[in-house]
Amino acid sequence: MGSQTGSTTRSAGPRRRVSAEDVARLAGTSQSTVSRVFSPGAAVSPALRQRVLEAARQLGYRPDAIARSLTLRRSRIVAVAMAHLDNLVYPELLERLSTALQAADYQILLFTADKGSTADPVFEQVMRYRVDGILLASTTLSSCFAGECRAAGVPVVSINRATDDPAIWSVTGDNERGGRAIAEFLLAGGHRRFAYLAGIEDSSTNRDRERGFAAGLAAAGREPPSRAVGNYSFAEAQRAARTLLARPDRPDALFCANDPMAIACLEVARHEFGLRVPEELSIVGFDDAAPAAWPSYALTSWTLDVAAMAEAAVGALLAQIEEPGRPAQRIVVPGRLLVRGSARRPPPDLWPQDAVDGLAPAEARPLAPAGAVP
Amino acid sequence: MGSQTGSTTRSAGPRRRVSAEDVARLAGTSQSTVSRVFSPGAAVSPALRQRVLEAARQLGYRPDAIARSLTLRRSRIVAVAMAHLDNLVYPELLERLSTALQAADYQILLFTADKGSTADPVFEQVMRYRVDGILLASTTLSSCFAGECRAAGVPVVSINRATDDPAIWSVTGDNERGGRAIAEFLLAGGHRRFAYLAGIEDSSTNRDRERGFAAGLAAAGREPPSRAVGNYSFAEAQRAARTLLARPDRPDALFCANDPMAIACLEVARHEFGLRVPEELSIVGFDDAAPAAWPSYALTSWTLDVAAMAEAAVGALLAQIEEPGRPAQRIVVPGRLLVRGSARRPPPDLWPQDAVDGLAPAEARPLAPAGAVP
DNA sequence: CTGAAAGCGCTTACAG
DNA sequence: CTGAAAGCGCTTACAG
Repeated sequence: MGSQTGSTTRSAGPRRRVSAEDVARLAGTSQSTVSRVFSPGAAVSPALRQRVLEAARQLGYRPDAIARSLTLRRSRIVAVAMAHLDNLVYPELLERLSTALQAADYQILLFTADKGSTADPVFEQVMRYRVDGILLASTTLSSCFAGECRAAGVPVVSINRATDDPAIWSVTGDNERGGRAIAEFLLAGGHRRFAYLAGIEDSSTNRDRERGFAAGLAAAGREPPSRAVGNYSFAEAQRAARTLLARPDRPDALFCANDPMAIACLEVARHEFGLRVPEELSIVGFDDAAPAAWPSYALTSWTLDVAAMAEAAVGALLAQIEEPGRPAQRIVVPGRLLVRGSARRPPPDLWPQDAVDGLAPAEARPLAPAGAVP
Repeated sequence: MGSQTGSTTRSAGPRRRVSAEDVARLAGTSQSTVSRVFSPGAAVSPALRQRVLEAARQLGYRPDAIARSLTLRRSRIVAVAMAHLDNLVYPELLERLSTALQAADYQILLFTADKGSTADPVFEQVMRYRVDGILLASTTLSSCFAGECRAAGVPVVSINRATDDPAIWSVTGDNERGGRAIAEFLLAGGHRRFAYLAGIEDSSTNRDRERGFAAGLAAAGREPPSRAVGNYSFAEAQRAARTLLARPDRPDALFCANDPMAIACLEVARHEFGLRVPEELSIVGFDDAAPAAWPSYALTSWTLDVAAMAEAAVGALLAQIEEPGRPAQRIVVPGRLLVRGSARRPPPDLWPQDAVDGLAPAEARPLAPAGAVP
């Protein structure tokens, strides 16, 4: 019938897209030349290039990245797995990863994982898209899949969650040091009954933060802190706080493994137990997510340098893509204790400002006006 | 030399992936059969299927979705453009979109847009991936691109932002009705000096919320509210609040076009102006993002049913993909006023609970304990 | 049920 | 600089 339908095999399906072939026909040249016009380095005579560009414009031609991926065996797609989107630190991380990746001309294939669960189920699908690399943010990939990635030569970098696998790159904050600094800060503040509210137990962030905290207390000859588990969840932290604060030996210093949990505890302490923060209870968080700075909380928190982490992670991934087989690194991004009003501050002589990485006096913002932290 | 490198054209590049051809060879069958084994509906004899599956397992074969996309002219990829990730409503939306899309076996190609800016720059790249559809959340696509999408037959649905283009599907909350309900609520609460803090001026959310609010006031014979602009930004809202609250005729009722701005205003009112909320100033937000429920804010806010919106948007997109050319719809997801403690509550006789969609008495949570909202 | 083959839309070595 | 052609890894009509 019509020569238009020359394709023998195809019939239904979405309408034909305009291809390089179409452009070539209109410009009176070959498909190869059209391709060259759209390939950055290729040599095409100015006149021909002009004609091709014009034809492409007329037809609304856009090179097909899918076909390109197939030919080049490079998709310029990076998979990003992320959980905990309710903790503002992650949306911020996602935004920065996106910006950095877009700048390098990579696209993001996003998959979200549930909190505790592994990223495996969707991962299988994602791998089929032949992504050039994988960024795992606070999610675990079962070691089985991690092995497959390595076998398939797909670079992986884990963000904010170290894996057991020494072959996998990771970018994390300085969790242990942060935990220790918080212990020292609270110790210097004269607190006596310490408590720790844990995040997800088997996460490296939790493990390292707690280890640092316990080590800091131990170094001062204190007993390990009392302990509850909030699994990085606001609601669970609220429940845990009710238990912790109802104890006869109520803690006077509480370190929560992330900010949302710290805010949850602060709310419970203030509104359910009528405690004054920090006079009767000091609370310290971790990550310095946006709400930590809101005056009602004025949360003292260890900073996670999300911008630096995103940059490091994307850099590490691109490096691996360019140069496969590079030995894995564990990148630790420094942070510092950002002192606000939610924890009693030590007298200046007991707490040399420079004892904590980068804590310049100017950074220690003034307490919110009286009444802010009732 | 080696027959392994039989490819004439290709040489460098990433190592060869295992293909259906490889599996076929090992299983002693044809590539077509391997393909059939991995195509849901296809008929293959049990014995052969078994052999193929076994060979695939041995080789770690995974069908290549990129190649599949090229053949089928369907990528099973949906582009999601999103901005305002610092407003928790959006991460929540993203998570739900992701879940819904993953359930339908679609992947998300994410691109983030800056607040004010249009999504155009990255959009060009994204279109090259031949996405099956586009979900725009609170971002504008220049009408030029929108037209191109239509021409290219790519379904688009706009979430939380209506476009001028009547051919584009949209899913929004009931912004105008929400604004009006808030006016009526504040009126019934006996307030006299109304103010409105605007979001991004040219966004439909802002326009509709303000229109509803002004209409509600006008219906009661009141003057238009005083007004400032916060552009949906926390920091800008803080600045705007300082101006608004310093006016000699300080408002006693302030409606902010989203929750982050409402929280910013609440903080400024309380901590910088020493105002008691809601006794001296009532504040109402919009969207009911997670922090609105935190006791320190107890923000009265119009709910955005993010779950319903995500479901509707994905449903609308999939419907368009299945059946192109369906006439566009504008889907409006109902919300309701969630009354908490940040705004003075009207006496029961002036504020029939059912005047606002779905506001059941049980939903009106008690005020936080004394001291919560000092 | 099974296999050979065309075609999806590109890139790029090869030979002018 | 330019074009013809092979090949990337699939799906599926066609002919057994």
